[in-house]
Amino acid sequence: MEKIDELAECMKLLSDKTRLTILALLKEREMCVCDIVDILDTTQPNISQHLKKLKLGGLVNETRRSQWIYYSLNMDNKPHLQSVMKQLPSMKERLESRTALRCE
Amino acid sequence: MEKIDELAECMKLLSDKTRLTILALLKEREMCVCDIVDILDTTQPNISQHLKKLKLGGLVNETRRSQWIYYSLNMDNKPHLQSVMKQLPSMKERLESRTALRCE
DNA sequence: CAGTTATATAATCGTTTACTTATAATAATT
DNA sequence: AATTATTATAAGTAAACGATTATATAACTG
Repeated sequence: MEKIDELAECMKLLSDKTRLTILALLKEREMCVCDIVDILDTTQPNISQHLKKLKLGGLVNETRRSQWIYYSLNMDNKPHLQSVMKQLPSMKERLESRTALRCE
Repeated sequence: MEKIDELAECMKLLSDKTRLTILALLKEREMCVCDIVDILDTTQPNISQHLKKLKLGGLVNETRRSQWIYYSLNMDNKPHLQSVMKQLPSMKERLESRTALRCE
């Protein structure tokens, strides 16, 4: 039952609201940790720990660019997740509203 | 973020090995509780509780037929789960091996 | 009606999980 | 070199979860 164990592990990654929101955000564009913390209005360690799980599960990639570590979606080789990912709502409004606030 | 909450709930249902195995079994054919208990080699209350969650989540239907309560998959109106369901391994061998033992 | 079979519910226990607070590590800035 | 900004890790805590044991309910059987 290796296959089922793997699938359960993968589903577990997707069974948390915060992680799903992170994935929805990364669907719009890559982001650094502080971006996500800002938008989701939670603590930085909380987001860091969720990102670690997503990275271990192979769902995101990370790239350091000077001080910032950028995370991006990694959905290659995961066609069975695409229909779930499609269920994630757009985060455009939420991103725009944050930018708007910043500019004032 | 109602949508994301719902999705997280749904994924949580799929994030347990026992529940995934039950779903894989029901993909082959409908089954009563004692069938599943028999095959998965666990206790009856354990299976009953998992089935309850699956039923509350709308993933299975139940029908009483005299003493037995038969459970079956309910994947109508859940197209976004089909690709996950496809990932479930076939349970044919496991079903056959049990029948074989029974006949001896 | 008594006993048996099938299933559900309740109570309990140990583990896991998400989150917080505190601290460490790394890089940039002055 | 000291300070600030960004991220990671560690430790602690409360809540959620899966499994077990015990008990209740429902249907069939003799």
